[in-house]
Amino acid sequence: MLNLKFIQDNPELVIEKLKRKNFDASEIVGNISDLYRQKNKLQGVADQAKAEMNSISKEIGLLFREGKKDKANAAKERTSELKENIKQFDVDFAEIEKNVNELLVQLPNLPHDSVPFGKGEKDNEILKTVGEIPKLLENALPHWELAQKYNLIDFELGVKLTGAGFPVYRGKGAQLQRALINFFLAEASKAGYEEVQPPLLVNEASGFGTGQLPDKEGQMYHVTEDNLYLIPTAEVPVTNIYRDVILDAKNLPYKNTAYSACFRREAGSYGKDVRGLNRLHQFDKVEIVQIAHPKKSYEILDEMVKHVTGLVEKLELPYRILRLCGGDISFTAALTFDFEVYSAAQKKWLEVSSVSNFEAFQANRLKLRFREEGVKKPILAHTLNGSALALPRIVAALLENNQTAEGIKIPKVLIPYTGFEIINQ
RNA sequence: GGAGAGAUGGCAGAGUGGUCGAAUGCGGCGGUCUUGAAAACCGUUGUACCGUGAGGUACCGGGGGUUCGAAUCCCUCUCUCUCCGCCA
Repeated sequence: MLNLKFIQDNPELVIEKLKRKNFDASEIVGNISDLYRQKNKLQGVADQAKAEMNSISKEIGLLFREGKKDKANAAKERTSELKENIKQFDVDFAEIEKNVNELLVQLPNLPHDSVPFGKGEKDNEILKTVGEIPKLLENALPHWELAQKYNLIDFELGVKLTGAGFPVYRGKGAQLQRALINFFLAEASKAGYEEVQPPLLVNEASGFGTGQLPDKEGQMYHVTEDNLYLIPTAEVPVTNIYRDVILDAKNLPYKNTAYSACFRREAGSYGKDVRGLNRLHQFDKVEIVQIAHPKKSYEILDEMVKHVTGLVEKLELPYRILRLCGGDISFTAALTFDFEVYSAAQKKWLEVSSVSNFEAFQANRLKLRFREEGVKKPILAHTLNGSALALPRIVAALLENNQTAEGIKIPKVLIPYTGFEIINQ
């Protein structure tokens, strides 16, 4: 959520910047401005009335103690009108505040100046493409057929147990999953991220804090009985660790990594793009999160991009890095880099990571601040996160790209984690 | 699922109708002392909003009520803890 005062002081700037996200903010900003003025005006008179009320009450207290009952009772009579007014002020004030908040949560984060203009996927800027596209054998198989051939993943069994999009990994398929998770966590730890194991269900406040609620509840599975949500990413619980806290500037940045299962309803998606591992309702992911000083957050974003780059390179996967355009970037992000790996049998680029700087947008919702030496008022921190990495599409690319006549070769870095070098019969 | 207890500042913990934004202790910060440190002593130490400022207002889990006045009384919701039951 954008800062109210900032909008009030820079309405034109907000409207201008949001054009890059193809968002016309003029009406909302105008309404916010009007409401804000009403709110301040009302607070002025309301506070004055309350101040008067407080002083009369104090006076009455004193009079009673002195035994001057008549005077006290006379004073009481003056309060009834004041009381009515205050009541009305409070009702009006709450109403205005509610309206302001409803408008505020509708405004997306301001995009960074480097975000390209654009409507959708095809307008994303390809920053670099690295690695050789492997030349596969004539009879190369897509990963869902490889998975079946080597008994790695059972999609039908998942349908039986749960439904489409909930595959069962088994044998070396399951071991490969575990190996990847361990590899990613080890790399994150090496890079200084503290590992956490968060809950997989979160409450409403957490969903609001990172921006999934109120608008995107359709994306999450909702346990209505207890009003809890299955996390769509570990970003939600991990970032919410820092909800309602004031950190010490000298401890910044805070770095956390977490492995978690992720759950996405992804309502309405179907067709050939969802074959195999390309799009699932439940998948595994290792996430990295940083809480940063505003002056350092873009430096840190680069650092996180480098970390993810290291992962795909170690896995020897051809990849490319995209700078998301205004039409494709999320509601909450200011700048996002996507990583895609090439899945050679499908002949497709698959998104495996999204690394974003949210600046103070989430922090404002989270009330996540830090205290700087010599500055009285706490300052909103910047939050960043990235997938490092999401498993299914990595698995898809690994299976497809590394298939040979002898079987599927495991990349060197993973062998210590899998305990095997090849997947064959 | 059953029974009971509780929710107060970074933490611990007082406070049962007015002078309480809130005692006290710990922690934090600043200082005195010291070659340095510890100890001791002194001072300081919440957040948000409004106001150029002086200052004002709100906040003792959330919401509502009683009252001139509520951390304190009443209602309600949520959460936490303890015991019992069940259970990885």
